[in-house]
Amino acid sequence: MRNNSKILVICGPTATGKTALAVYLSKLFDGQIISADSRQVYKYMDIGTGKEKPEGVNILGYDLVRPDQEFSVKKYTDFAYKAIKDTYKKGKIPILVGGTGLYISAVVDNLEKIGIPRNLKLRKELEDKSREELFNLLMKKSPSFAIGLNESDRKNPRRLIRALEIVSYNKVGSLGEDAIQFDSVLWIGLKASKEELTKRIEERVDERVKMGFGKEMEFLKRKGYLGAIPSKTLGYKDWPDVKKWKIEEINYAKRQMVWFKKEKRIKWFDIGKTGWEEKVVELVKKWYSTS
RNA sequence: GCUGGGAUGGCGGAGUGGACAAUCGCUCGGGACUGUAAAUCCCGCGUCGCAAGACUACCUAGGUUCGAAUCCUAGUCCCAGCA
Repeated sequence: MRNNSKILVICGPTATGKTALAVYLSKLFDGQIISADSRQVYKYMDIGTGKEKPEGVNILGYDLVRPDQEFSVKKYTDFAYKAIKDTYKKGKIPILVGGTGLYISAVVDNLEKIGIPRNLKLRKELEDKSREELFNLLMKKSPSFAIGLNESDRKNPRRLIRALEIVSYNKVGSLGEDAIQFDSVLWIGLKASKEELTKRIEERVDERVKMGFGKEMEFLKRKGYLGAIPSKTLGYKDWPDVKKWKIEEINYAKRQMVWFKKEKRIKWFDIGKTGWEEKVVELVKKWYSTS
């Protein structure tokens, strides 16, 4: 914990230019960019995850693990808190930029439940059970937890298993000593109209194909990484079906918006409107200069 | 031109006399989310209606039947094979 800790968050759906804005702001305000993207943490998945590496700008949060290694929100927060501390030491301001809402919330709001580790033995035991069985089991172990679940979670095996994992863990979750409670967080969200976003996503996918995404796939295949979890997601999953990739990417953007819409702290900027950049800078400047 | 196959919702594709507004998948719309989150999952999707429900649908036009997307006849279009 430290005093006067500030962090700037840049979030929003994919393909809205978050990184570009972050780069710009980092130069203006002496910031350190930290990626909050659940896929960019994987090595060798560069083109498909859209890792941008502008000259002279150091972005943290890329290439944290190999594609066949396990990753989690907790691992992310461990990394992020450390990176943020280093950033403060250098007198810089951290800029957390990305589209993975859960990662951002975990860091900013110190979500403690994610400190409860996974239990492989339990997961193994439960993996073949039906959603009904899982729910009944949870009902038996912790009725209050079970009743508290919404319709969607009650029918989601993965989340039910996690719920059982939480219930069977007899301690409180912890984020570790490095967790930081921030004094001031400025949330900036970039959004675009549906049409605009669709266009941008489609163009970007085409661009990635041109950049040699096929080669990246070949490399991952050769290395035996294609069977790993992260490769089972869009782009990597559907290749070479570019049409499907685009659709999936668009759907992903929609899901991201559902998540971010709930976050009332976000100051939104529509990138389709002229002059938004100036307004962002103005806002950041104001926030930056007040303590 | 002949022969065979087919025309069902935004798309693919079931159904082959009643229980069909039509399995299912995708798209599409909405939503959930606190250790896999670019993941996983939920709801909706003919029209009108908050709902109960009502109404119109399975290429077109007739017919058979108590009853047809399903059977028959004619037509239109598509596909495959042969010429």
